[in-house]
Amino acid sequence: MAKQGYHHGNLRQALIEAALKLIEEQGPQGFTLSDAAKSAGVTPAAVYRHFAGRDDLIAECARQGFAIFGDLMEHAYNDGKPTALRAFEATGRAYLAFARKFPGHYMAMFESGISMNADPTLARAAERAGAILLRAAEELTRQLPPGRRPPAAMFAAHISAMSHGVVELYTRGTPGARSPFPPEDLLETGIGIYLRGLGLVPPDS
Amino acid sequence: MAKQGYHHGNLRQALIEAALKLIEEQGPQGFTLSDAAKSAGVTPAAVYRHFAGRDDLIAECARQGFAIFGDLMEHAYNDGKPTALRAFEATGRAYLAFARKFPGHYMAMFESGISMNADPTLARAAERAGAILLRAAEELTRQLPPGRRPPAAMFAAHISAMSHGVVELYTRGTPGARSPFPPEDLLETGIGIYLRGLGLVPPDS
DNA sequence: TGTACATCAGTGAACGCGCGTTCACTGATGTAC
DNA sequence: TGTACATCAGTGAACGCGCGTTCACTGATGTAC
Repeated sequence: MAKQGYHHGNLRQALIEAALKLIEEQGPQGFTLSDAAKSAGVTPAAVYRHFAGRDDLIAECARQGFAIFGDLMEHAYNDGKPTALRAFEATGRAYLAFARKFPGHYMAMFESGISMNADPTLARAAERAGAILLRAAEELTRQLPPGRRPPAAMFAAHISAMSHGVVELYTRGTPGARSPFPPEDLLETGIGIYLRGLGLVPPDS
Repeated sequence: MAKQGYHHGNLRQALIEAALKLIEEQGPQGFTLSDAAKSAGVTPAAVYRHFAGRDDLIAECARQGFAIFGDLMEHAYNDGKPTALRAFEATGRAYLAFARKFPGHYMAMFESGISMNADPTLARAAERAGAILLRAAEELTRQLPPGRRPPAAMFAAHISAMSHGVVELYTRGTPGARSPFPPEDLLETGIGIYLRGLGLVPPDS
């Protein structure tokens, strides 16, 4: 796909992919503009033809990550079909699937310390992904009697927190206790118990 | 407390405190040995009288963090008094309280990318803190009929994930959506719903 | 109490390194005639 | 089809910087006599 010779052909995307790989391997802070250039077979200066600098390259990784993330979430939600509950559960699984399949993107998005406010397009991409989960939560809480219906934003925040926590603590080798359970099971059961607590799932299932 | 003049008096602890402050302000990766030395009013070379190097300084921050964390958790758990449930809830609150009160420590522990395996004392400190939560989970699951009793390790992992997720996503200003709920409320309600899902809390409360 | 000396915490200069970024340039490409 | 030229993606050398780390040193402290 990349042309040989003096002109690269699609250096911009090649740099992004190189950056993602490096971020995945060494973390978003260990990532180096010079290394990314080298990986793409190019001089560090060439990067500046396509990006404003190091931060811009990371931001673009995050931006693409949020786009993919949003797509996956949307696809998993599938407009609430077949049922609000099933769609919601699929969304939760999509969260973890994304983190596992696109670790570089995930790290660029959540661990690079990038400032959302600095880049409106980045903020918008992040918002979109969040909105899907929020909508899934809203649909689902409709099934509850108004009296015991939690705010959808809080519901969504709980699920985000649990999902993110599972990714950070049990998906990588890094921190202390690697649990004896696969992260997928951990998240599935965790969300299941939580939904039961809300009365959205029968007590015995 | 620190002596004036050529000899510092307690440079070791002063360096740790300077490092913690810098980590809190700039993240564990932005942290610089030279800056920590400067903060403590000392030449970078002086650090090497007390630490093997930069990584060792961070590791010590994490080690002290796990010690404090363990103490707080143990104190909150209070041997399961007055009830297993109350003690468990207090432990969850202690998690978040620690993260808020000791952000530098928390970051050194969970975000510095330090390798637990490299330092056995660090691994032991981390294990101790984890063991307290595990014990709290074990005590509490005893109240459930054996048939619907989840493995305590899984229970503990769920709580860890939710707690860590709340800290990472809603305690700092960094990532996209800052929720409209205080992190303390978020965690309290989240754990509450989860416990209800397990049947450990009555459905109406 | 006073002096000599061992200890060792901190100095200051220096190092090699790799980073992000800049700049004038050069070579490949594609278009106009 | 062939030539002249504009465009611009990538080069390569250089920069200033701040980092972690080293080393021979020096000055303060406390102890032995």
